[in-house]
Amino acid sequence: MNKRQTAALETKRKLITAGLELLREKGFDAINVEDITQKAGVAKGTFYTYFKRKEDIVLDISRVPFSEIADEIENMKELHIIEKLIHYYHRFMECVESCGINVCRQWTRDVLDPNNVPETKDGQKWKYDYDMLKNILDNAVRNEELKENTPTELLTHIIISELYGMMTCWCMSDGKFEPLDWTDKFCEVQLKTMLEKYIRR
Amino acid sequence: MNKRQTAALETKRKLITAGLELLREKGFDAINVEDITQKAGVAKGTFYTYFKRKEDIVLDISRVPFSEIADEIENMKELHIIEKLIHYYHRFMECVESCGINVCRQWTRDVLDPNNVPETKDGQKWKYDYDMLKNILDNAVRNEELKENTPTELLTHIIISELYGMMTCWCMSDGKFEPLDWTDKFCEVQLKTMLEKYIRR
Amino acid sequence: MNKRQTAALETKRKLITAGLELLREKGFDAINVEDITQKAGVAKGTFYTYFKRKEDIVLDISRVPFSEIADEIENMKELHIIEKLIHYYHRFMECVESCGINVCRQWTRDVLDPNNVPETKDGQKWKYDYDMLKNILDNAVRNEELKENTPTELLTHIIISELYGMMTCWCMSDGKFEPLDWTDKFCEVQLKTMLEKYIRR
Amino acid sequence: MNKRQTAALETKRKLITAGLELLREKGFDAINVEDITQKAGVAKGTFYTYFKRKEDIVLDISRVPFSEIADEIENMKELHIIEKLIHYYHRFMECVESCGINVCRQWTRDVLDPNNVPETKDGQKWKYDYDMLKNILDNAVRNEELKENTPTELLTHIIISELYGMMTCWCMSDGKFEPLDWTDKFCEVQLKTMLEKYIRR
DNA sequence: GATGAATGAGCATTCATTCAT
DNA sequence: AATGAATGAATGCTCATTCAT
Repeated sequence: MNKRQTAALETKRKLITAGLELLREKGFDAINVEDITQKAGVAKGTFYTYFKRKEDIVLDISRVPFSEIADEIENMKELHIIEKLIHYYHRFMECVESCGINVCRQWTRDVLDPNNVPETKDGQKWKYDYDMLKNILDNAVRNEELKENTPTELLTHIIISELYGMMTCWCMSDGKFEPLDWTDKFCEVQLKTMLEKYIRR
Repeated sequence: MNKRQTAALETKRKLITAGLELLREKGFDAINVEDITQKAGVAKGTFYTYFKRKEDIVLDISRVPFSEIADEIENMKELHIIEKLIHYYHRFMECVESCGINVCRQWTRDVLDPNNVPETKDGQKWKYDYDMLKNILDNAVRNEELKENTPTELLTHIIISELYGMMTCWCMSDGKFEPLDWTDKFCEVQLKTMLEKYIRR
Repeated sequence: MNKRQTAALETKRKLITAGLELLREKGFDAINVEDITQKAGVAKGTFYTYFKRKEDIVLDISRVPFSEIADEIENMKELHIIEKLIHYYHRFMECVESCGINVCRQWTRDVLDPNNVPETKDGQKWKYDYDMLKNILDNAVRNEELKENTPTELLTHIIISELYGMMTCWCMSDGKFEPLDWTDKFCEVQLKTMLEKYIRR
Repeated sequence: MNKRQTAALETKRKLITAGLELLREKGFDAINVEDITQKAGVAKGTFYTYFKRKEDIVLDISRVPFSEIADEIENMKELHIIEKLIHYYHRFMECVESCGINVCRQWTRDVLDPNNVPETKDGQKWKYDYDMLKNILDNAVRNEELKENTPTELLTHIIISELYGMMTCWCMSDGKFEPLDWTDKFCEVQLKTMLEKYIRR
């Protein structure tokens, strides 16, 4: 990577950092492109070198924390499926919380209509999460942790809905509950019960 | 109610109907106040006789179907708590589906930040749903359908998250699955299992 | 017409007047919508109450002088066809000259692609002129001023091309020749010769 | 010419070719410098190695076909002046047609104001055509094909107006008539008649 | 000669909202 | 209650052009 490419990457990073901070602080609608570029110390037009539309930066902002979850689960081969899932719940909501409520809101607004989200797989985060989780469950069936007849598709659907639902409710309640506390309770009362009958001993 | 009041009500109804149709068709951001008034056959300014801000019409649009669920459950005294909840799940998603994906999206976007939706209690639909559902569960404890130690708050939270999550996922998937089919499966695999240990026999 | 409608008409007139003056002075590309509204003494947004796009005002500016030619010819029943046509040539170029070179240029640029010119017949000024002129010639055939076999369609085409061509050349030469002088010479040397053999005596 | 010069010429050729294609397809305003460079397979900045401003490429594009007409007429010494002129009409419209309607439009828009097209003589294409044509007529006077008193200036003016007018009308009609067919009729009915009285026998 | 990141002026356009009628 | 002309703030976005590499 030559000097120019490095500089370009650095510029993009500055924009994302500035955008993240502003978004956290004020929310998407309350900031404009110029606010971001000003904070990043670049020209207004430079924004459009890296993002096609104002909204697109949100995807990049939120991609950072989420993208790591998949890898983590991969590297937990020794753990039981239940523990993997608990970890998944936990990390998902941790990311949600660390992004902050405004970023979450805008991200949700954006991806609510996948047609708004151009080209990338990121527009399909839902699908991505779904596939990843289903894969984890299917592997557990293959590893004989879960019974043959486990409805992995349905379980995946339920879990994803619950996570996205918790996030949505958190935004709607204006952050009135602690995501991580509730996540733990959800796992205890719901996740474990639901999986119990599919666990192989 | 005199003639004038009737006419006024009729005008409001026309606005809501027009707004609903447009919202379904195009989504909130793609329409403006004039679109609505034009379709309703009234002048632009008339909109502001009935709604303080553009967003406010969405609340009126979405209130219609949802507000009926509460009453229905009220009138099902003879049913078992499980059946009431199944009915709740079912009706909720029925409303979601009948509103259409664009209305759902916009409604979600709006209420995602309750600070945007002031003055009306409907801006707190989440809270309203929550309270109503918790009430149903608490009643079931009082009626001795559920055990004394049932964590009604947690169960309510889980159910609401699941419903809102299913709705969110439906929007994100661009309507790729059938809400009602999945709802039924959710009830079967998840709801029933989760409640089982709290049921009094 | 009530007070409000009168006021609206007045506003539009102010915009057209302001636009005409600025256009004459500086040319289309050198002025922006705000210049026009400022000169007209109205708010920027008001421009868009009357014109869908910046370009559209040019059509209204130029329509004024041209639209009268048709009526004039109508009211010259006693004149010979040759004299009518000479009058037509003359008046056309008079309008061109009185509009000024910048208005002409922009008008030509606009209508050069009829797909740019929305809805109205005015976008089809060429067609309008053509039809009107052909009508004059056809009437002359009917009145037995011109012979039965006169190729009115072709003659119309030639005349219209010549007029639009003279206008185009005038713009291209940056106003280096006097439109009216040349028009008279055109009529003398070309128009008369061309028509001669179709004149009935 | 060394290797580097050859490569440079090749790059310029690629840009012109790409520009021509895009211009035909979409028209000048609808394309930007990046479209052209992308299609040509070079970097954006390279454009400015060869053209001072975006508009300048149009001149290079349109120069190609037109510039040949002059030479052709030169090499037709044995033909009669009438036939030369007919050839001129024909070739002019052939060029117009082969350039395509969008290129014609843009070219017309550009040269409509010669102040926009400085530095090159081609900005004065009108003048160039005029001079060339006048030269042909003057030669015909000198060769005693035309009478001494032929108003060559006026005839040139008429012919040029007619050709540019036909082109303008063709654009305005959105290509609704066949330029070449009409050109032939024009020559037959108008050009020949007009010249007749100046022909020496 | 070629590159492509950076620039930043420039502007059309939208539209929620107001208010005199 | 209804109207619809007027408002004017607000801003996303384009893109020709420059210049360090």
